[in-house]
Amino acid sequence: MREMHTIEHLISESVKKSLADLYQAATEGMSIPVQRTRPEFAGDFTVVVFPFLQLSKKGPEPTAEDIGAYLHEKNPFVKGYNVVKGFLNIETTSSYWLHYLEKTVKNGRPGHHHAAAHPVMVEYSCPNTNKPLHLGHIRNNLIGYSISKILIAAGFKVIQVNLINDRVIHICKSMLAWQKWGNGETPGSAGKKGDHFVGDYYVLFDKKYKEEQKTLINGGLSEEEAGQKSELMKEARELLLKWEAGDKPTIALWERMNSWVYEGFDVTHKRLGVKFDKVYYESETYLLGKAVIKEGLEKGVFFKKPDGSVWIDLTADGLDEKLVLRADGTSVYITQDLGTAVQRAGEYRFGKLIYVVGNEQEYHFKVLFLILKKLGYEWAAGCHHLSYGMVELPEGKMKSREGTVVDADDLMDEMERTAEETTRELGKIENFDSAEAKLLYQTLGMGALKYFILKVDPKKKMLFNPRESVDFEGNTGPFVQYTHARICSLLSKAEAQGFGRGSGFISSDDLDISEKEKRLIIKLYEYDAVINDAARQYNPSLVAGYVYELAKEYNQFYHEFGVLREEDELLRAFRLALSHETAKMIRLALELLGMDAPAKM
RNA sequence: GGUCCCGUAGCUUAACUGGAUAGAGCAUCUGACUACGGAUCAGAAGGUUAGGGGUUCGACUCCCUUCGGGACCA
Repeated sequence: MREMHTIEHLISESVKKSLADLYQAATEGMSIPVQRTRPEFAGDFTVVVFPFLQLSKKGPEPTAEDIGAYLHEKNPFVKGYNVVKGFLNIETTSSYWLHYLEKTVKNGRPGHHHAAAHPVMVEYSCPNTNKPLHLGHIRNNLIGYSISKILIAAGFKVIQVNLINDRVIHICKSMLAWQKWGNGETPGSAGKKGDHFVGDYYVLFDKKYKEEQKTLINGGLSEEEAGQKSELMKEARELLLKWEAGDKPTIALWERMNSWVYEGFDVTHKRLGVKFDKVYYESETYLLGKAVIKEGLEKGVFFKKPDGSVWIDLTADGLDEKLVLRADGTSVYITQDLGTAVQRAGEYRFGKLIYVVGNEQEYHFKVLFLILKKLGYEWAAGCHHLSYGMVELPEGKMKSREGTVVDADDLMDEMERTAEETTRELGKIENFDSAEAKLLYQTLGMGALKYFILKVDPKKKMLFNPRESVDFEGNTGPFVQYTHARICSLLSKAEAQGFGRGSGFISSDDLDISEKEKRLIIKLYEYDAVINDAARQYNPSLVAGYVYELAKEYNQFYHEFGVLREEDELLRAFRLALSHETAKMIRLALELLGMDAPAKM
């Protein structure tokens, strides 16, 4: 692993040696954290010495002085140090970083060699086929895609999969409504996107059902009785049973309506920029789920209640009894999830299986993983629920009943429209033809949306304020994209003036660079550590935070120093290389967030 | 009833998993070279990290408790 070569590791090892040499301490197995020095203090890296006081039998300051002097003496890259309370701040030499810059300019990125034996499977998206995608799905898709890219960048093989919930009662509702009131209409004849078309029939069912209920209740029934008496619900359930029994016309209708939905989903997925290596359908795995239940029943993992339903008792693990198969033999969610998991394990020898699913299902996954474990599957230990928080609106949660659901397609339209307006106002792309301009609006609109959503820690619930999401200033996607575009413009000009694009940089001892510039190189260097952290924590927001800081740091440099107007040839070449590398890192990081970096905007 | 999560500036959010004076963006106010691209940069103001207690060299972070918000399991 690369970690062995990092400067943090060198410092950490050297501190260990100092403890052994100065205080005769046993340091095997000790890990000494090295962190970046906070900007308000002098220095680049910091070691906290409080934990060493028992070893040194001295106060914090003298201990830090001892170690600092030792590091200074033994390591050529240590230029000096200072001590503030128990904090030892280490200042590194510019030449160390200039050589680092030269190396990365020359060799590109030092590729990661994790050599993970088994791939990571990432499941995300997972829509129901009865409704179009909404804002919640967008967060899901963006997190799933981004974490896949991050894992790949960290050296893993990744299999991106989708699981489509293409059965159960909901779809039967759409089917029934279409049969009853559709008059043979199709998405083509209605001029609608397939997923919206089918979703409208789902809504229609609901409307008719409510009318029916009202009539029943007005006829003197209680709410509960009316619910049980519903003809429509009964017919929908019959469709489900027919489906499970393999009734040909029912299956044909189901396939037809699903195909409409999939066409619609494909359009949305493509627009979001997500792709799957494999798509699973619950209709194809639920039978295996039932088989797994049967097997578990024989093994004594599950038990049967008098009514014939099958359960598992998890009270000893602090959970409840959980239903895994209904009395009528039909499957529940977890039945299907068991089947799907077992099927995947048979097809791929994954090291990890990551489910990108909302935190409302935390209990469900606890149960699922526990059952898999109890069934004796070793790979169950590699299952992980990447639980993300709900997306809320300023007026509260999205509720389909109140019509506050933000539709994915509408939202993307809106983002692109705003990008167009803003770009037009600024008037910087007069030489673009209309196709180029359209592509740019997409790039910026989607960039703003993706960044807005991914910059928040997945674990936390987030508030989606439409007004702020289309902001293109400050901590936003277009801010980062702008920084990149401006560097591109700078490099083109440099080339036109015969200075080159900074790719042939050779470091020199005659170069005297500023603290700001050194910090920017160190920021570039941090990329690898950020990717590793983001991969380990399954957290794209770390990448978003990083690329924002990098862009900000570069913008500060850009304002403070001249590049093309710098007359010192060595310095100019250095600053071009620095700019060149920054643009490259921005591009790489944005890619991990699923964003493009235009050269002009 | 049981289990779990969350609460940080007016708003949206960070804090390297226990480290320094809690860091940004938006909004507000003030400024920036006769622009290597102003979708930028600099500055001001804004905090008892919901309240209280505890653990220790050190707590937004860990433990207990109260209040407030949310999710899930029958």
